[in-house]
Amino acid sequence: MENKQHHSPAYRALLQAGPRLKPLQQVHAHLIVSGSGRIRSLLTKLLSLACAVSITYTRRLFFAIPIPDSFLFNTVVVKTSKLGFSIDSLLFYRRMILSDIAPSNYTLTAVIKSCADLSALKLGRVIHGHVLSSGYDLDLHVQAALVSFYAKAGDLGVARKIFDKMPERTVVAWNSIISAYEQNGFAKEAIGLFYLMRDSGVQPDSATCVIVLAACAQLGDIGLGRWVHEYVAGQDFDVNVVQLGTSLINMYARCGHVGKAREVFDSMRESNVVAWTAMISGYGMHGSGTQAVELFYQMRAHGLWPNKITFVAVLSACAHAGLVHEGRLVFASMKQEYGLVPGVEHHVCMVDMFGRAGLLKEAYQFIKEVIREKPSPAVWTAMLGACKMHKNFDLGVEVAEHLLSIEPENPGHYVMLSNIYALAGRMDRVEMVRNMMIRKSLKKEVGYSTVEVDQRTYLFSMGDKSNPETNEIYQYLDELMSRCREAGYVPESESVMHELEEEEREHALRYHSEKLAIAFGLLKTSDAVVIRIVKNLRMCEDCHSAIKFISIVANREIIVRDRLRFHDFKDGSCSCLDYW
DNA sequence: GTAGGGTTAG
Repeated sequence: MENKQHHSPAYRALLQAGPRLKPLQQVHAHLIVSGSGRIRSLLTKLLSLACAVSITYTRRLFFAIPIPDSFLFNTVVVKTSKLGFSIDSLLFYRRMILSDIAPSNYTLTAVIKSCADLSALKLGRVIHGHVLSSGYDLDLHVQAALVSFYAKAGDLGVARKIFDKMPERTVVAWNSIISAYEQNGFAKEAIGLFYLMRDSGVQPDSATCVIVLAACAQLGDIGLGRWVHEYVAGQDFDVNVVQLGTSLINMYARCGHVGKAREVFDSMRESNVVAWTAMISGYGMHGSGTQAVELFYQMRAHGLWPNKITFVAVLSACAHAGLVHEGRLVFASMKQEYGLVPGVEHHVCMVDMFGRAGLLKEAYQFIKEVIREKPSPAVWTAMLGACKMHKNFDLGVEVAEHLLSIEPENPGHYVMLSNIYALAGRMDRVEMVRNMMIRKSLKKEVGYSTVEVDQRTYLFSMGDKSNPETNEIYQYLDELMSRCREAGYVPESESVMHELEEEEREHALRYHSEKLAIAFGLLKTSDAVVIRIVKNLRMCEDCHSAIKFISIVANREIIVRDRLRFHDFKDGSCSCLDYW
């Protein structure tokens, strides 16, 4: 309040206009008429407000200024970067350099962020050069920006090196490096760094909580997730409560506790599309399509407008629950009622939905008729999944071969094609595909599973022997599997399950990470405890079938989250009804 | 007259 009184009338007029085009233009006109159109402080404020309104107006305004000074350049670079106009911010930066104006630490942090948003590794490295030559490499803001830039552009190693050299580690510095690991799929390492941060006496802030909750969600670490929830409740994070709430919803849903996620959702005093989408997607993952659709329709009554991601969440929920009719209606409403143009991701959902429901013709028709432009590989991949699920070998082989011709470097397609050949009994072809993969030296992602025992999360990977009780676990697993065989379990043939590496083949089937995690969970918990597993990849046919039998012989409920959804195994059957 | 880290899908 007291500051505002020192401002000139013209400045106050700008503040009053705020980030709105018409009022801003009026004030601008007035500035010119009254002769104060060249006062730098007014121009700067005008420019910073304009950035939030229209990038075209910003450009016009900026280029009308005869000789922009360093501060004006800073403002326009910083603001455009912050608002997500990354390319514009880089263009302004280039103009700044060409005008022989030295970038400041403010400019540099902004352009580094723009490069991060664009994942522009090469350009970012050039800017890093500017940082070094200008001496701003000692600036904390610049360093933190560089850490997250390298993480997002795909060079986690350099990100870590910069972090390690930081003389002072603020919360933001820690948040940058923790998020770097989380975003690159190293949730375990992210959590390890979080503990280091606390040991070094730095208090987590609300951003830390959001990042750590994402890591918990990735790993299924409900123990730490609950701890963060309690921590958040005890703090006074009054800003960004929606974002924190959304992170909690996501964490609980991905850790298998949809009910708890819903509790958080219902308790939120304010919410937005993102929070609703997170809840809808949580239902979808659990196969609760009806609740997902219901929530989607309720959004309107709350004055919220679904976005493209919301539609992906609803449609994929319909696909996983077999709600074909509802899915069709939702898809139609996307264009008609919400004016959104369906993208590849929505087409994938639709093909997936028809395919899972066994409507292969509809799926194929959808690709041919509804998708106008050339169907993307992702759409064909969904079609291929449907062919495999419903054992349509002829169409499956055709689709797989087409996919290989357009995406010859994607190992997933080879695995799928070879599995289809195997199901069709064409072993000669299986071998051929396998050899093609070896020739191209394509590798699959390494799989891992986690299991929670006594509030602690344990991680297993295929053939893993790092656990101190490895021998007991393997022995117990062998015992378990022989009891399953007595109960009627037949292992899938090795060729169906073929793995890429010889080393992996040795352990194939028998020691997939989810089986190890389940064996450990059964050994370590008492009879009534539900076993909860989180796997980073999709489950294979053999494990799916084996776990059904394990749920009988061990008389236990086992819940597995794979890359796509939850499987609730009870008394020999699974909640996904064998479609996943 | 201006900064760095953070939410929803596949």
